[in-house]
Amino acid sequence: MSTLSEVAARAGVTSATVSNVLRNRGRVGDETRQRVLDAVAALGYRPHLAARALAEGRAPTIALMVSSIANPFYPEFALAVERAARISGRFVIICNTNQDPLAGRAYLEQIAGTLSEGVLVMNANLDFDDLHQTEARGTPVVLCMWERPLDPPGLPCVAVDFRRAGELAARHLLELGHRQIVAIVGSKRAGIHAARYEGFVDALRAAGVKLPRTCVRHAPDTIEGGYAAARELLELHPATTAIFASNDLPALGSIHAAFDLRRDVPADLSVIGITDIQLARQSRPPLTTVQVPTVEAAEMAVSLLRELIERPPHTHQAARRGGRAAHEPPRVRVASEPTLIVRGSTSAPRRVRG
Amino acid sequence: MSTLSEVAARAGVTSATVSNVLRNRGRVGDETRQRVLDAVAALGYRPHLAARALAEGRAPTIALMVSSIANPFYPEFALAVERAARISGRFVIICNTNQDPLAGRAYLEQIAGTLSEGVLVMNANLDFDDLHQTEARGTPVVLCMWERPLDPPGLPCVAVDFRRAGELAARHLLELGHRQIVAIVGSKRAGIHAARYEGFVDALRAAGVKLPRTCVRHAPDTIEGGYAAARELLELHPATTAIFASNDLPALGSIHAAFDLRRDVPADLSVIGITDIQLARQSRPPLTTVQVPTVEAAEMAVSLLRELIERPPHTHQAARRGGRAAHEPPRVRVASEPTLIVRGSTSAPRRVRG
DNA sequence: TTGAAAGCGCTAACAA
DNA sequence: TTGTTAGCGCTTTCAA
Repeated sequence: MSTLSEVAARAGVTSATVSNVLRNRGRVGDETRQRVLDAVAALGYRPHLAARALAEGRAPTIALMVSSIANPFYPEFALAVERAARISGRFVIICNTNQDPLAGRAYLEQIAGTLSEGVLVMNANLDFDDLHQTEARGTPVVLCMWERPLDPPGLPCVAVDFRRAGELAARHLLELGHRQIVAIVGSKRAGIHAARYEGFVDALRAAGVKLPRTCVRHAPDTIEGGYAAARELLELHPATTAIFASNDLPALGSIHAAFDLRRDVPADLSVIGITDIQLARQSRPPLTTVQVPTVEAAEMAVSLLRELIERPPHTHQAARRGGRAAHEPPRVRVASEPTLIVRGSTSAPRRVRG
Repeated sequence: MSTLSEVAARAGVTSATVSNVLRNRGRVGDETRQRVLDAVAALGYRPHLAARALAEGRAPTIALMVSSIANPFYPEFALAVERAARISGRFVIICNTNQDPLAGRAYLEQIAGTLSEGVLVMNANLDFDDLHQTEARGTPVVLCMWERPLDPPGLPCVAVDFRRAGELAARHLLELGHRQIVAIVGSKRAGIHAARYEGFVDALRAAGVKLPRTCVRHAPDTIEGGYAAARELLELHPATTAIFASNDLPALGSIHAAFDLRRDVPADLSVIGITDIQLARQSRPPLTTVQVPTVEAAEMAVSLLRELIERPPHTHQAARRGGRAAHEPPRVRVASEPTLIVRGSTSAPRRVRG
């Protein structure tokens, strides 16, 4: 690996000049520039990113914290993040917290500000204090899928109106004529999916439909979790005509449960989820769901992070003091609204049809 | 962010001493060590990884090149890589080549040797010349899932006997009594899955079962690809009793095709895949498949890469000249054999049963 | 338009 | 046991 000064020597200039032509800084004579470019080509020179990071006081990488890249939603999101980052000249370090706040903290402590210039947080179950602390230390943090646009957290975030998503799901079921409805909601402890559930319940209530306690199950965000919950629910309430799941994976699990219970979907039972992961399209029957703007949110998150990284340093101080400096980017960005995607897993309940 | 010398100043020593206590190098007096540790704690000091990388001439990150993190196999693999890397103190930069060799090259040129100390290649459709070049430049490269243990490439790799996987799949179908078999094989152009197919065909042939050209389709490694191929095949050969797919995703697609064609799986049609991705367990019916040691391969790949990174520099030269230096790690590692996992998508064909 | 020089934060000989 | 001294490869004033 050749270095700047080797290139400089070959071109008969100093490294400062080489640096200037490579970054289009300063004025460099055409003839000199050409000599430098030739030397760069001849030596196959490539800038040493770690060295540059040190000199600039800014690394070209961002950290993406996820709880487990194996959940099929995260790769889709990560893909979008990677694209957007790449376009802005940055690399993505993938940090699996594995739902463990301690693992998350370890990651933050090690790389925030030293190896990566910013961190994106995607449902990684991190300690908010840790996050605030890394922000206070000068490394921007962006939450990627905040579920309540109207109730922003104390950190910059991209918000998606998941309440609305729950509402849309409810309306769809109601319009089809369902009244015997049960719900499977993401793990209670994390309080995750609360907004989705609220939206769902409120829309039902507005239509005069009640959702008794016994019609609701909390389940892990997996196919198996949804499967188990759906079985319980269906056995407890055989008259059920529709299942709402606050996420696609449990919705898919519900379809499997119906299959095992010899209930035809959608003829005997409608199932609806939220998110629209790729699998939703590929299940049998394909899943009706409420699509969430994943790619858009990823792009917004990267661009917000970018702005936070690139803003002049004094504004950091202001942010830390609570106020917002003159040109500081707004700390909450709202992605477009979720939209209903009707596929094959929902239809009118039997007794109402034909 | 405080620096080493700030810590040093506070502890009344020089930065060299602080460095020594932090890395357990050199002998440091107990009393001094304690003072340093106190100062570190008081200042909340954390080492600057980019600076360290520069000084050591070695970055703590490795690059993971994948064609698209969205294919459900890759996240599972990436997860295992990340774990293994984390344990050896390294971070993973995720590089999506999106099947584009140019994108791959761009990644390699930018980060190999400057931001990451090694690269792991997972079916990223990279140009072999590019890979050899980055190796020649001194950055170790490891291929993660080489399909032919007996026919190693010119690069270090972890090999999995996919020929054997194909063979196991064939034997399973044969033992069940299937003779009307069709095959769906990964995209021809990339020559990928060739070993699996060979193993499959050879095992059939050894049993006196032929696989005519018209019984084989090449398809992209997706559910949709498998779906389309299976439909064609089943329409062309209605007497088919079993489908072999060289990967799980197309196998899942085949199950969907059977569903749409009103063919019961496994009663009317058996389906078998290769890999055993998580989804295989979660489909209806659950997919019979040949499990490939993903996690083991990931761990082997990371540890091979690690050894390559840590070997003394002179051996690089030797490797480049074709020979192998005295203590250079073997460049091919073979993971354990694939194993058949029988689930619900295969059974004896109708006419043979009972 | 170009060069000289300092320094980013850390490591690693080597001296003391 | 600790300090001194050079860098690692690059960027960035400031002078020339």
